[in-house]
Amino acid sequence: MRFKTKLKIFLIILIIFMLWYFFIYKPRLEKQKLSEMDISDSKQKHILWGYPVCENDMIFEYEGFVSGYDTVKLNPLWVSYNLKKEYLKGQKFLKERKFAPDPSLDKDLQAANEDYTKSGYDRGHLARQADMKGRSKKCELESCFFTNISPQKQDFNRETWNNLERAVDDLTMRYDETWIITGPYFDDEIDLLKKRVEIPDGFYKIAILRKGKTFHPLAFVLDMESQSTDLEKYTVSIDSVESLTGIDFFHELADSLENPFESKLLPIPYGWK
DNA sequence: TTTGGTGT
Repeated sequence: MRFKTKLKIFLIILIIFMLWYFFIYKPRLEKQKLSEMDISDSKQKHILWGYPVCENDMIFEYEGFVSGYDTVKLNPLWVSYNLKKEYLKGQKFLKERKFAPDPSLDKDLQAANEDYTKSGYDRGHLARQADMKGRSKKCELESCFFTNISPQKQDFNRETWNNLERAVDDLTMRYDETWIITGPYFDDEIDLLKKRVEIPDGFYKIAILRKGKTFHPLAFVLDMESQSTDLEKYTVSIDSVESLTGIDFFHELADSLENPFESKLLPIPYGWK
């Protein structure tokens, strides 16, 4: 056989191999990997696949959620919690809402009711109070600590953000359980509430929906001026939340799983409404 | 329904 013929055969085999690898083997491998992601690796109650890796956060563990609080910005940088259907269907123990500082933290290092009064900004829950029901009175009370509160514009908190939170609750009712990480983001310009509490530019929310062994990640970024109720407009990849906030999420996932998981643009499950 | 506000 002539050299040229050998080369042709070799190239044909190579091309067939590459086609097989990229279009059959690799997609199948990735699909398998996603279905193999195991929550038993995550030992923490409120956190899936490792604590967020974040600068300047002081960690507070509560019955229903964990907060990474920034004692300079006087905002949580992230809060994380697990949400189950039975919590949402469960009983509410608290009739009134009472915002309060966390008694375990020095008052100078956290926001206070006076910072928000007549400021025009709502005391915005990050771990939703409605997500803390079905557990205990303590759980609901702790969600009103300022370690779980960020300034939110009224319209944003009560409409756009509320709409997203209700959507995540609705999705949770259709899955086995959900892990939620949510927090504010800030640009370089510092706006303060009563010269103390930094006003965020917007908020992110990551929700990992689990059904059986499969995980459906979702991520949203909404600036404080957002008014649309079309949530598709706010969907982003987890990577883009990381570059916006400087926080590394799910670092306990192996890189081979974390990279494809976090880089994808994440569509809302079909027929979610 | 839940998200909040102010004033007592």
